[in-house]
Amino acid sequence: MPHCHTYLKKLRDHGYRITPQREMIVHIIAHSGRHMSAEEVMEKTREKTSSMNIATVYRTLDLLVENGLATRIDLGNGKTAYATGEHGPHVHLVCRHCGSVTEITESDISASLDKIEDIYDFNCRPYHFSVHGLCRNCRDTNTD
Amino acid sequence: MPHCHTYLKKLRDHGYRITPQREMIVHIIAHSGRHMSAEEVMEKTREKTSSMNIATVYRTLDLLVENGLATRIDLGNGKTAYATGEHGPHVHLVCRHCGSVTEITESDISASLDKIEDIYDFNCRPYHFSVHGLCRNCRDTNTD
DNA sequence: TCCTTTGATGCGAACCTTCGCAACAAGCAA
DNA sequence: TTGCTTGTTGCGAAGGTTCGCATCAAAGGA
Repeated sequence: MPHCHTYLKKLRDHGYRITPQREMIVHIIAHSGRHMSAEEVMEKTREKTSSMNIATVYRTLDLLVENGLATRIDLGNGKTAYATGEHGPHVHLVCRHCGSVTEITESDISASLDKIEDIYDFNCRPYHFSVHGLCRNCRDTNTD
Repeated sequence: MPHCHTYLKKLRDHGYRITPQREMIVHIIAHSGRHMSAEEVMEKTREKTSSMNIATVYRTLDLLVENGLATRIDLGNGKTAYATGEHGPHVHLVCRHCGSVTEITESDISASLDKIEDIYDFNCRPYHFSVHGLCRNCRDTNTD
């Protein structure tokens, strides 16, 4: 359930300016209900305006990530995807064969990261990283 | 303790050809005892020969990774580093402030990934991924 | 409302990595 | 040792992302 207004208000509360570009990008990704690449967001904006630059898309998406309003997902092969709505810690399971993304918030992972913090004194919260592997479908259909 | 010969033999056993370029790259990264970027490896080869191309460096490093002889580490900011000698599953703790890399092989993480495989039917072994956060030093010296 | 400040944008360049393809050469067999 | 097969290399181009900088405009104050 997207709340563009809420996202924008949070940005404003953090002292950032609300520009037409930011409004549009937040609207697009919040309503998509899925992971989008910067290029996909860019294409969506082209349907409405020519006043948008790919660098602005990247900067805005990064801004959302840094403020906890979105997450950045490393899809491998140098590709990156973004999605809103993730506030808690989470892990993305990225299939290296078909590229599918599964999001998990297992507390089991949380327990492991607790240990990382305890043992290595490394602060990784809120954590968000990708684990690359093979999803069930791809494991069944090939022996890569 | 680097064993270039062993690495090269494994490649040959896998059916890959041993070229001067591959020998040089394996020698450099195996003796470095640290994580190196492709560009760093490239610079090292320039000290000895001009017969090396950055694409070859990337391809060779990727080959080592795919054969379990080296690991690829996502340093964030689109940078990647490589290191030899990692055969078992492992996790890299990458400080998003100073870029330091700590390697862990905690069995605690392993237990968590067991659960991922059980619950989500997602095969992520041998696992190797990066967790970005703040190391102790950087946490102490700034409030980023 | 108008002005000022300073953060945001657009643009082009640069950076890191991957890819396609023709030329080259490692490894094997004769 | 010679020749053949085919994996590898070098090169240039392209893809995805970041960066620097001049210009623009959001937000707040007068």
